[in-house]
Amino acid sequence: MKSYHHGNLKQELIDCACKLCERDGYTKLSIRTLAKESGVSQTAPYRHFETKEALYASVAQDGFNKLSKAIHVNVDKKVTKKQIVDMAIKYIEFGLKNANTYDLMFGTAVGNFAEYPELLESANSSYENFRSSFSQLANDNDEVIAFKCITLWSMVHGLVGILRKAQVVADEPMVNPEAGPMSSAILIAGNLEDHLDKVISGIVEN
Amino acid sequence: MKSYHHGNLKQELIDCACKLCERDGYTKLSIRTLAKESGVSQTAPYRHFETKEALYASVAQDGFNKLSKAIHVNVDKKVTKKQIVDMAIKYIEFGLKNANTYDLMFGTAVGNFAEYPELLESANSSYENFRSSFSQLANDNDEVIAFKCITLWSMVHGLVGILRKAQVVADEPMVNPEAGPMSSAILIAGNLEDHLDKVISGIVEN
DNA sequence: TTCTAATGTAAGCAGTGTAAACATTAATGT
DNA sequence: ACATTAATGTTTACACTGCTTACATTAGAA
Repeated sequence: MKSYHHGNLKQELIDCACKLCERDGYTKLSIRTLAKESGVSQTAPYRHFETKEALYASVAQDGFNKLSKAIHVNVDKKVTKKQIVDMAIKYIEFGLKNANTYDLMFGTAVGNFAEYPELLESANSSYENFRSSFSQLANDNDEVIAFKCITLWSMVHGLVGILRKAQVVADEPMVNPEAGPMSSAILIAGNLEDHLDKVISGIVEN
Repeated sequence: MKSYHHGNLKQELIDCACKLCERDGYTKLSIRTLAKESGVSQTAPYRHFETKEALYASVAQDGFNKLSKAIHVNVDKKVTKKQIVDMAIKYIEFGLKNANTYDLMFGTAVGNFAEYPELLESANSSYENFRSSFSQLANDNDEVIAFKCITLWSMVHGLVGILRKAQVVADEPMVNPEAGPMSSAILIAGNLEDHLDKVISGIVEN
């Protein structure tokens, strides 16, 4: 019954790759199993992705699109500090709940975003979401906004990394007793919102 | 002339792996080439490392030891804010100059540090270096110290990630014109010290 | 309806991690 | 001093990987 041509292979490969990357980590992903999963020959994916990295790029792009949605907050007129805190929390939650995908997005799996214009565009857009919301918070000039924005962005990005090494579980923030190096992160995980509120206050009112 | 037993294989494998991981990224490292490089059969490394991950763990451990040295500052009596800024800069420089090793240390290549006690110890020690210096900066209780410390640690850790995506070149901070998403980072790269001074001031005096 | 480009398959290469069986030698106990 | 054992090396082999090349089918444009 199935025809020679699949019809929607590219998208199906991406969808499947996203699932598998998130479930097992992108290093475990193989093009061959991906092909098998889609009921197609092992070299068929190469008609849609020149290399494995190109496939990674598509998965990463999907990740940035999801991130954009995840951190989106509805704003009428002017954003509030609470909304920025919300954004930060949502960002961190995204990073923790989609740890493997987040790795793909910010790690070295895709060496140079510029080689994948669609990925670059999605990544740009995620950042722009963040920046433009932030820019409404105070009457600063562009340079100051950039400064504050990078400060916060680094902060949340860094927290994702640190909290993960502290073995925080995604669903209900909780720390492995054998967490080790970053065990002070426990103090934050419990009251992430308070923490962010303080930090963001510090950044904004400065 | 060479004897059947190598004599110092384990350390030589680690040293070689460190070099290759930093040069080409850990994903490019293969146990076989590593063995060849050391003039030994392709399965010999398995006498010293149960799996490839175990080898990664050793490289990561070495990375943490180097990080500890890199961020060390000589303190007599009480640390100054300038010294903390220095530490932060050195941390960031380490992350940028040893980007691939840094990846190995903070990425997912080694899933669970607890499985490699020596690695865990080294990682702990790096963090403790950071924390103990920081704790001398003000008369805060432990919780406040932990809060401030994690804030800064996340900050510099995040900056390493962000600055790399902004294509900053290690030697002389400079941004690729096609940097893309994080292009605001340009503003920081030029005057990283000023940036950190501001941020750290914000964290400390709060 | 014909031609071409897009999309699929089959076979195969070079390289990988790692397991199993065996070889050599250093260390140890008597 | 010598036999035994544990550590450390080699050989061979398996199942898997990314990717190339040559060929097959078919959808859509001329």
